[in-house]
Amino acid sequence: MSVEPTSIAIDLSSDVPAYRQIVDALRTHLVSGQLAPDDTLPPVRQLAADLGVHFNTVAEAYRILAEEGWLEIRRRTGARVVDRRAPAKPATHQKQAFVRRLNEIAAEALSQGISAEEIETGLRLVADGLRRGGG
Amino acid sequence: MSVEPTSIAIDLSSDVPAYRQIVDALRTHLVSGQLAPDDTLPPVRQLAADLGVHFNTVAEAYRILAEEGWLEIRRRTGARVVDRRAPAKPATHQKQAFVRRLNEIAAEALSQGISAEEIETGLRLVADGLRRGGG
DNA sequence: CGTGATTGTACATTGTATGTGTACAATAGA
DNA sequence: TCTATTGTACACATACAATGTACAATCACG
Repeated sequence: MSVEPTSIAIDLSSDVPAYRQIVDALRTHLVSGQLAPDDTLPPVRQLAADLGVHFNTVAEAYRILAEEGWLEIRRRTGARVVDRRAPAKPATHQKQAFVRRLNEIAAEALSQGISAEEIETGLRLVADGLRRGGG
Repeated sequence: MSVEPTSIAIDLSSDVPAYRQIVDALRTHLVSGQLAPDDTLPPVRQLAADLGVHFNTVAEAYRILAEEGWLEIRRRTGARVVDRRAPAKPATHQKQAFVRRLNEIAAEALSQGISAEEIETGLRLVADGLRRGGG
C-alpha cells in the first residue's frame, strides 16, 4: 500500500509550514495504521507534484519522520514504513505539554464559535479512535 | 485581577513563535474564565519583561486577541478584557479542521511514547473541563 | 491649561526559517 | 558497465519573527 494522493491536503495559505503539514498528516496515518510497516511511500517528486510543492519540501518531511523512527529511507528504493520500536519513555512534562496543547486548541475552537458540546464530541471521537486504530 | 507572571511560560527554543504562544496561553485563560471581563492585563513592557521577550512581541499578541474580540486596547490605560459577543457561526470545515488537528496532536503524542490510555485521559480531562469553566 | 510620565503604535532592521532551483551521489536493474 | 531513478547537499530568494528606536496618545498632577 502506498499513500493515496487524496489522503493528504496541503493548505499553502496556512501559517503552518508545508513540510510540517505533511509530517502531521503522514504521522496521523502512521499512527492510525493506514500506513503500516513495509508500506512504501511515493517518491518525493511524485508526492510533491500531487501536493503542489517542491520535492525538497517533501524530502524534508520524510527526513523528520525517519528521525522519529517511522520511516527508513534509502536511495533508489525510496521511503518505507518500518516496524517501529517502542519510543523512549516520555517525560512528565511532555504529558503536561500535551494536555496544555489540547486546552489551547479547544480554547481556539471556542473562540471561533464552535460550541463546548461540539468540542466535547470531537474530543471523544478522537479518544474512541485511539481504541481501534492506535495502540 | 490581572495575569500572574507565573501563569504563562514561553519556550523560546520552541518552533512555535513566541507571540503565538502568548496568544494561545492568554486565550486559554480567557476561555476558562481565569481572565474575566473587566480584568486588566499588564502593560506590554511589564509582561514582556516577565516573559523575557521584547514588548513589541507582547503587543502583537494583545492586538491579535483584540481582533478576536477578547480585548479592548487603549493607550495609557492598557488592555482590558471585554464581555465578548457571541462569535460568528463556525463553518463546517472549521469543525472538521478542529478534529483533524486533535488527531494530529494525538498522533504526535503517541509518537513521543505517550500511551493511548494517557492520551485518552488527557482528552477526557479537557472535555470535563469544558463543562465547568467554559461556556 | 501645561508638562511629564506612561502607555500603545509605527516602522526600519536584523536574524532565522521556509521553499525553491540546481547540481550531485547512490543504487537497482538492463 | 551504463542508465534511469531516487534521495541529498547547498546556495539563493523571500517571508516571517523578534527587536531597536522613535513617536503619538492620554492620564495625573500642578
